[in-house]
Amino acid sequence: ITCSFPDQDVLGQAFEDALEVLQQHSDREMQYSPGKKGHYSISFTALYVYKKVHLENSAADFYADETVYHMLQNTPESQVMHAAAGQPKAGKGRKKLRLFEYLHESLYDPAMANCIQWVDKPNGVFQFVSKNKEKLAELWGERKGNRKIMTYQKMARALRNYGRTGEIIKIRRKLTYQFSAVVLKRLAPSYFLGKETVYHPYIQSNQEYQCADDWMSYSNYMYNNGYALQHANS
DNA sequence: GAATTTGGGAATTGGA
DNA sequence: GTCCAATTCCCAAATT
Repeated sequence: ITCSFPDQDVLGQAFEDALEVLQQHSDREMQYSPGKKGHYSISFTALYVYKKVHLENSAADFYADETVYHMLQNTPESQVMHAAAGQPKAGKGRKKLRLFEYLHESLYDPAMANCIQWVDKPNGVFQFVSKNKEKLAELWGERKGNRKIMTYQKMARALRNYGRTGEIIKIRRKLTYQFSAVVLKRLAPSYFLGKETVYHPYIQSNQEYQCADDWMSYSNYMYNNGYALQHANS
């Protein structure tokens, strides 16, 4: 399974780093082959594992293309495990996984669809499933290796902290949140490639709107609700 | 009216 | 030792 990258700028530094590692490993799972000028074809499994295990980024950019996701599903687990072996699981060179990265990753994982779902994907609006939100929290806690069991209550507390930095804000709808435009573009740059999408924030970051009266917030809310409903099935 | 959801203060933890 | 990003605990208020 290979994929080529005519435009390396899409992956930026991640691609450069991956190439460097791939050049040092020439086993079956880690091959890359220079093609036409500016084109590379590399083992998809290798890059996936590299990003997931080594760079600690989400695989969302790849999952964003559902075809690629299904290809990955058909990759033997042993192959992935073998490629993953030898990569650092912790310590130097491994960034700590952030909660918003985990959530974003889960949103692209069909196995998590019963726990968390997109409400308005282009705008990064998502919602937890009431019945299974505790399961997602539990898995998050396990992933982090917490001492105690993670609960939705505690996870939501961390989510509220994102409100101050603006990485994720709460939408006035049950169990619904929204990624910031910056976070969204950072986590799934390929999703926006060649798309003329306009991000619709729930709360305007503009100073002018921060002093807005309640009616303004309300109309903003109604607008976003309408937009979300319109695009819920797209 | 009970259960669920939202919200935030404050202390603590663990990695970088 | 300091900083960051949670984690943990707790309680109150709002919403379903």
